[in-house]
Amino acid sequence: MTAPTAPRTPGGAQAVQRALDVLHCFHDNGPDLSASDLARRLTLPVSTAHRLARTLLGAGFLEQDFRTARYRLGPAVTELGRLSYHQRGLHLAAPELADLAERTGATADLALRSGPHAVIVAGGSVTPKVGLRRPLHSTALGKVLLAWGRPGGSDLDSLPPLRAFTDRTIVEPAALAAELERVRSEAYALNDGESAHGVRTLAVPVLDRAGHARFALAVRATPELITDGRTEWFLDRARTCARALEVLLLPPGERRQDQ
Amino acid sequence: MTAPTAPRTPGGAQAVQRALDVLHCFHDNGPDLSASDLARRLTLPVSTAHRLARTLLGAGFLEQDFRTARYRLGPAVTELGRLSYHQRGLHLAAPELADLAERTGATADLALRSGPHAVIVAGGSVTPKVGLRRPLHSTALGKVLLAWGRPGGSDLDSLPPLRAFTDRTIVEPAALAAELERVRSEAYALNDGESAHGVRTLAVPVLDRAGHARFALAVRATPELITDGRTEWFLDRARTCARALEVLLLPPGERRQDQ
DNA sequence: AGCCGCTTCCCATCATGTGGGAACGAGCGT
DNA sequence: ACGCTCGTTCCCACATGATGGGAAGCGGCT
Repeated sequence: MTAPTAPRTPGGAQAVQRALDVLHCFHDNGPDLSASDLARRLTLPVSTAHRLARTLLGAGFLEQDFRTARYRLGPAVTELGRLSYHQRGLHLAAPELADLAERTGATADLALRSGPHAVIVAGGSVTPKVGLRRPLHSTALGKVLLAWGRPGGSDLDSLPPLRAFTDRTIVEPAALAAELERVRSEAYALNDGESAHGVRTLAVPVLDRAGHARFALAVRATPELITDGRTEWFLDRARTCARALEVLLLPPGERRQDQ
Repeated sequence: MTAPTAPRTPGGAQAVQRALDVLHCFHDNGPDLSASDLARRLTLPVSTAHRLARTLLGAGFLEQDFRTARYRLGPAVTELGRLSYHQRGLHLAAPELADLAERTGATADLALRSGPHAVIVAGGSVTPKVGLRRPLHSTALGKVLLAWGRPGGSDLDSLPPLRAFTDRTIVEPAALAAELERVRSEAYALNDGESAHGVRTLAVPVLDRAGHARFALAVRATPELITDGRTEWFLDRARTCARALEVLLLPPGERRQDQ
């Protein structure tokens, strides 16, 4: 009842929370981390980090290099990841994305929101940047995920400070709110050099029945390819693909059925 | 007081262990589980299961259906899974497996060991049975993973009771030990109708420098296709593929370099 | 209505995880 | 070879944080 937005671990978990934080550590840092690396990253006592790592190790969520005694993500993570990947039907998305990429000559990426990041989970190129984390405020993918955010998703205030990547990056919360309003009314997000120069991205949502974005679909290319005049053409292709993905990725009960 | 379902957990973790068990619950049972479903499956008090689920939810390892309040695997699992999948280089395996499948006319699967199961993580067919769990004692994949098991891997005694799937399934631990000895000496495993009738599977290991099986590679077809006379031919193809996978999947430092 | 099963929160209890410390081994620069 | 430092790993008394019974509040059945 009370708070619709749960801030942080107010109730009932500390060991678990920390253990999951341990797993998240393997994202940015190299593939192998020592126990004391983990302790440092999470500002935990070595003893505690070590114990958590051992538990995760026993459960198969981590595995240990035999020589260096360092840890890496274990088979259970791979296993569960494959499972959820298929449960979400993401393996069905790749062909659609490849098709979109081929038709438009741009790269096509599909992302979902995970905490404060947009995470690319499928791509149309030969070597898609799958697994890549992108900020929410400075990418078209992120703007879409924010604009049609799920109620649970922290509503903009609880975002980390907006970092500037180029001189175009939106760093003012108020400006971001206005931009999200524009995204909603125009039904697409544009990123024109806000995360890197010379890259223009269009993104549209894959919506569920409740009108929330389950995924964001992006088309990315140089400004020379995605000119202002061609924007509508690209959007048209992207939206068609997004509608197809709604059918492929969402269970029947969660699809919107208008039109 | 010794946990009812946890044979291990000797040192320093109970909440964490249970939380991870919660995640594993989503394997066999349908994609959506309610909090009390979890409690039942793990024989935990509802209150506790609920708290664990909430924590996992907050960390993004679970997500909750808005209408039914049931849980499913969350974005963080997908994200970390993709990450470990790529860190292991498994996306490089699919083309090799497809090639092997095409050359032999059989299905080709790659599995790794996760706890008491062999888990298929990549396949050569159009719709590979990725994510499928197979028992260790009644499949060619499992026998390979056991025969060249890692030291950490429980050595046969700590396996759950050997269940019979057909009249050919090996259920005696002693018989299994003898079979594993044979597998090691012949350098391949055969499953001839031990998990299902009318299916014959050959499996070979993908070995690391220490001589342990990191993965198992299986070629599966009907006994009419894989006849006794052709076994060597199939094995030859499979072993060539396994060697290629050693190069693709293992970091240079962990590859064996003999020959 | 009446019943049942579910989710969710509260709270006293004490089992559990916590973290300081110590033992041990490996690598390294002098 | 040496002593140094930084790594992992185990032990153990303490109090903190997880535990689970219970009750309140929904919603769907028959």
